[in-house]
Amino acid sequence: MRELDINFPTCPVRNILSRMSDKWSLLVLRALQKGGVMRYKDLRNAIPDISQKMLSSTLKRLEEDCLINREMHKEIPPRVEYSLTETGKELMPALVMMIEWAREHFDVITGQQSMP
Amino acid sequence: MRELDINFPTCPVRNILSRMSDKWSLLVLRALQKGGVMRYKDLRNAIPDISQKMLSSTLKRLEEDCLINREMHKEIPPRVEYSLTETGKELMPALVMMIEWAREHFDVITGQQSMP
DNA sequence: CCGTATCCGCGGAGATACTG
DNA sequence: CAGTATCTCCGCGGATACGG
Repeated sequence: MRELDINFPTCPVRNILSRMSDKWSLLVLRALQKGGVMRYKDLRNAIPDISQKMLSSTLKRLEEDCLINREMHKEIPPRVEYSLTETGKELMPALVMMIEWAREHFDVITGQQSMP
Repeated sequence: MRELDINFPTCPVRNILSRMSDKWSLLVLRALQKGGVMRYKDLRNAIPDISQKMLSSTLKRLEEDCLINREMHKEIPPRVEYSLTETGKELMPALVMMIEWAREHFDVITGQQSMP
């Protein structure tokens, strides 16, 4: 099927991959996998160098893409909890594989980088 | 080990992942997996909407990161052949898993997108 | 506590032209 | 054939301040 050829610009699979290719999505997903149900503040603590803006926009995007759940508790003070959806959980094995691969090979890759 | 915690900015694993997170790297790697040894022109044909500039810079980056081999034949006209390194090949199972995941779930994700 | 709003700089990325 | 060089645009992402 032509539309599912990943090398074509209109391919939905490719569009999804490009959506994961931002700076923070994978880190947020990984944090939620490790932490289970997490509040906004928990995520900020888990990823020390993410800004409020980028955390907000990343969460919003992931929610739109059905990768995470957002549950708003109307309390004072407000409490908002995030967690992986089933679709999100199903992505994790692939993500974990990539992390494992990076863990095994970073010495080769970064070693080459330090050469002039 | 603190330095290998993916949530810390200095984590080499994280740095590597961020390097894969550009627009074209994964597509080039996938093309090379399917095509084996490929010339520059082959890659342009395989990925119709990549520009010369981005193909060049992506190939250069991937070579620096030891993910692909570049073999230059000094002929007239010149012939340059690209292929995956062992490190690159070892990444492919994870990448293929992500593609399969996207193929299974794109209907859910993009379906949600079209809602107002 | 959980976010928006606004401003702004930098580099990713395209278009086009040129070279060994 | 296999690339550089140059110019330009655009939006990601950071910093900061403010709102429910």
